[in-house]
Amino acid sequence: MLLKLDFSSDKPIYMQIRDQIVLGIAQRQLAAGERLPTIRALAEECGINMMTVSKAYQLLRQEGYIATDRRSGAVVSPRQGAGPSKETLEGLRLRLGELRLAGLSKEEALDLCGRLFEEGTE
Amino acid sequence: MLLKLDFSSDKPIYMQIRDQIVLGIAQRQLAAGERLPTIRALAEECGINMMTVSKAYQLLRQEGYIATDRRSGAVVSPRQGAGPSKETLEGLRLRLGELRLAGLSKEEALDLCGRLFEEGTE
Amino acid sequence: MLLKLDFSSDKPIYMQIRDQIVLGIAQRQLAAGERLPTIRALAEECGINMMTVSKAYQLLRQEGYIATDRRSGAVVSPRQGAGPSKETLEGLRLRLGELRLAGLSKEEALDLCGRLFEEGTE
Amino acid sequence: MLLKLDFSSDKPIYMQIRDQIVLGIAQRQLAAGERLPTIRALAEECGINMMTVSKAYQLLRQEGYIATDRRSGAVVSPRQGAGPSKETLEGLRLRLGELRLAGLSKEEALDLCGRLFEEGTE
DNA sequence: GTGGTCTAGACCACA
DNA sequence: GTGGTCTAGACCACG
Repeated sequence: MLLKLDFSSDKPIYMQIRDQIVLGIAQRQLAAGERLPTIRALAEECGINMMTVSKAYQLLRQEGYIATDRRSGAVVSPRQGAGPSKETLEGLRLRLGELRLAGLSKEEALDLCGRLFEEGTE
Repeated sequence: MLLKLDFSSDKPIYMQIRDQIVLGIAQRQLAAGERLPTIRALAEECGINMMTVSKAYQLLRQEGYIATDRRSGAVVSPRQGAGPSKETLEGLRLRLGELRLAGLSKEEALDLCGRLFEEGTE
Repeated sequence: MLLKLDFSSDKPIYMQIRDQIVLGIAQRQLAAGERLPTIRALAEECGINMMTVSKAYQLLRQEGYIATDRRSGAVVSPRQGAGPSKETLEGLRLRLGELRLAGLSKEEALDLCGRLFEEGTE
Repeated sequence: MLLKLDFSSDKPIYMQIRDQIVLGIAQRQLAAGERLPTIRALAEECGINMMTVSKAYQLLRQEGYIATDRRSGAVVSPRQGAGPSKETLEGLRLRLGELRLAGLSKEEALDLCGRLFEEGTE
């Protein structure tokens, strides 16, 4: 599980970390129960500050994607399927609108979504 | 076409404007060739700074969603660039991953996508 | 509204700030809609770092006690009465248990609670 | 008397132990004079470090909730110091403030306090 | 001018 | 050794 950070991006680094870890879990590169790297290790690996990683982990914990056991660090949470969040739905709606404006038909869009949904599963 | 701005949101106001206009076009509330409000009018209507609206319009122009006509101001562009942008795909992939982690099956996810894609068309 | 911070306390500074602001709102020293000091101002006033104040404000926002308008800073939120949180109830239960072990009768305890509840209202 | 520890909680484990034992005494699940499990036994039962349990017991002793007898280990102290501590009062004031901000009337709050105070007694 | 983000350290509580 | 907290700066996006 390697993170690719874009330091010149508009998106904050901690959010890039958050997004990539969420994707990593969704695509089964990170299994439920698996331990994440320690804050220090990940910070060093990426050449960034501890606090930036800490912020990403904090966010992931709030969202229920990971849990941090006081004894052994952060682990991927089994995740209680509480349904998609408002942010998820809003973001999805926007991206689908962009797809339509890019000229895709409904069939093409759904085909694309199907492939993206299954990425990392096959 | 009314904008709903959330001033306490994490998302910058200019981006909220951009997103809602894109969605408005996709959902046919804004037709190709239709004129958008002037920067000044929209700024006053929403109680925000003109610079903020200007930034949103500039972004929309760069992305090809609107064109700025010298005589009639900003109008909805009849045709956008072919194919979804990298940002659109990345965002879509992320949101679909979140859907999966929220417990949706592929069928449920595609059903949801289909409904969101068609919003405002029927 | 003056904050009293105990730098040698076990309780983190940002949490002391959070607690005192919550109490300030409850006791009507801070009215709904009122603007809080800017992060910089409060940090300077208390002789602490910006980030510490920022963390407190972030926490208060998450809990719904304040809202930060992108245009004008942080204001006291009208607060949607969603009922007491799990933490509130747990904390209350613990403190009432301590009261009992301190020898208070139910009447004495309720009398004390009534007075504390009304503090700053009369 | 079973302890329920939340390893991903914000609250330190030793404090969770302390709080639950205090509540256990207040709710008569632990009678005055009763023996607590040995440090080693409790640590093993909960899968935690002995140092953590030791810290909790030490805290409870300082607060007068338990006494350490040379022969029989830790026993519930028959009588605690008179009057609620400063921490108890501060915590109670905060939680009552939160109750008010959660929308409870004085009557509702006192009713709730009454029920929590009597828990485990009836 | 505002809050948000980030750095490069440091100290401490926890386990 | 772990994460949590804090500092004293800095830069930047936003409005």
